[in-house]
Amino acid sequence: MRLSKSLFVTLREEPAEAEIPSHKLLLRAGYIRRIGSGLYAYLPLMWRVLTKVRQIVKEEMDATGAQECLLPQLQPAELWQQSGRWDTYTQSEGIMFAFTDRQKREVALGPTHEEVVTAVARDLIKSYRQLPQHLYQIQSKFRDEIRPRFGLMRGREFIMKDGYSFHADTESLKVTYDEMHHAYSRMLTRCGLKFRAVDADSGAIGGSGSQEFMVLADAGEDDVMYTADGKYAANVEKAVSLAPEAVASTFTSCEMKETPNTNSIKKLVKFLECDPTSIVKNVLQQVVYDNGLTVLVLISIRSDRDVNQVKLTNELSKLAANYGAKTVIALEVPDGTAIEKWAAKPLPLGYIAPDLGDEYIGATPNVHPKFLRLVDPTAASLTNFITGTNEAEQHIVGANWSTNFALPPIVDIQKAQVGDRAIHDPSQLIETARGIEVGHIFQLGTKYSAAMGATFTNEQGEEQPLVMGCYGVGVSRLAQAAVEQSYDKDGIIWPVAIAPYHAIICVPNISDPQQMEVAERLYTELNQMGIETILDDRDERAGVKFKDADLIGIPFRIVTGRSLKDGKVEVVQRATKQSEDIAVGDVGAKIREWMGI
RNA sequence: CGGGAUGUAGCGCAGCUUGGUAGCGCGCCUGCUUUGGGAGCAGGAUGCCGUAGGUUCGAAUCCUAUCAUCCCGACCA
Repeated sequence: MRLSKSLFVTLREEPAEAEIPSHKLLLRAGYIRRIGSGLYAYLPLMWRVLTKVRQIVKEEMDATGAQECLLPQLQPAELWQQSGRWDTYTQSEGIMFAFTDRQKREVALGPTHEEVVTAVARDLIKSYRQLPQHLYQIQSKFRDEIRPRFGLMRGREFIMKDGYSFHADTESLKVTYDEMHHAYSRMLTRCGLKFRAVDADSGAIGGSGSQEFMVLADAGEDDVMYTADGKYAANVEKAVSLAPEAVASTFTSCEMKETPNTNSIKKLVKFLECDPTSIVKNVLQQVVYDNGLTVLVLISIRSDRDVNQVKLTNELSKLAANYGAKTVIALEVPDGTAIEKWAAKPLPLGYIAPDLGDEYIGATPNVHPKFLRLVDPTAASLTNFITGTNEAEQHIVGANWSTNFALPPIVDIQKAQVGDRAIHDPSQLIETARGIEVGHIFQLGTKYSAAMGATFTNEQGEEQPLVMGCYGVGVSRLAQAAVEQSYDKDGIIWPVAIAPYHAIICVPNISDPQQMEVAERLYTELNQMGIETILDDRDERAGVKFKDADLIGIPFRIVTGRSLKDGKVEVVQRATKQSEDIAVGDVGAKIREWMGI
């Protein structure tokens, strides 16, 4: 490609819309343009990067025997109704673009493809003899993100590789799952990324085991918890840990205490001169189920610990059947106006006890009349603890479960924190890092196949639901994550494997016939040798070309300038800025050597 | 969805407090000079001041509504 004939526009100033380095750089360097919120045009350079990432992903997928296909992005509502996800995807997370066509049919743009692929499997897979199978595709996904951000990191339309495997049993699924783990590790390694595989929550997709592949970068949206021995790594949403030991309570006898102006843990600790680990705090949340029922949840947890909303949501989902519901639509800490809707009388906020009476809930349509009470193990194990009394300005000290309060069901809903002890080895402490989730693999099980009636006949002649796995890679997100992990003050530094071009020839003075002649010769020769090369033959000053070459991050820059008098050109490596004069005839071989091809 | 902010030339911004017919830098076009790290000089083009109402003799500026975009949060009493 000749830059003089290309639509190549770089920006000298940082676009105001961008916040993180990779987003700014991709905009400035002319890789992407914003078309709308969360919508981006992939310009020619970007498309080359994405094509390379796709190719690497495809090669690694094909190597495992997975088969590439292409499923429709426009999907009928009925498939989603069959799987039971239509409501959650159009209401709660509201992440699916859904609309009605002119025949009054409900359709949606695919945010993911479990339903479609399961419908295909339902049609085609009949016998265990056909198993296992693994289909994958690389295409644009649509998600109605509440807050798109950071360019390609969280867009409303983005490119994803999604694969789905079908098995006769869990053992077979695990084999493929492990293969995918290795395939993903190879993909990311080939793309030149530093990453970590972590245990993850499986979220709205569902299923049992899942792992996320996190590219480590400060701009990441996820918190990764890990131990230094490398034996544990998990998304904070999923992380399990041991809280620091509670300090023994200084209160040995049970009594009420006047505690004026202590509506926060901080004030209470100061007033009672106690340790926060001696206090049970009682947190009120409200969950809305898919049948429209709101349930008030009262959580007792040690006061130095926080509730992990994801873990709590999972627990509440398990309890949904008790309320005649299937899934959780929303979970939140109710604010003043939300409380007013159902409270029969003002709540003793800041002084709530585990036995807060159900009479606080006024008879309200679609509100369950009883609190759902849960206790986290950190609070359940306390003795002689301090907690509220449901009376303002008053706490109880030296309290104990059973004696003073009925112990609610115990569920682990605490959020892991830096400094906690690891489960597998309490001498290991939990550390934290920011990560960008670029891949996620799931053991789905039979969630979709059972719901949608995708069955096969096993060796014994029994009809059984297919056991499924699913595996995703955010292709466009991965490309931006690579930039986030590799740039300097001058611009992007692409890993060679996904750089849009390997080399760029800068002609300092295009009116010098010798410079142009050598450049043209190299341009042809290098491309023939498999070194993807662009020629900067624009009528610009040398400085402009150097700045642009650095900005767009091409790994090798060749300058047909001063050193030509010795029959040499200057070759500069983008990452290190190391420069070397090399005889014109040796350039190709030298670059191939550096590239390792 | 809650909070905060911003919409003025292709990009980055000033002007708005105190209303009087629009400005700077970069970029773009022309010419000359320059030519290895985003050149210099001279000349030039470019705006429904987000949109719609209102106030006023007069609105980028004041008022109201609306749309869009960005940021923070959506997590505890």
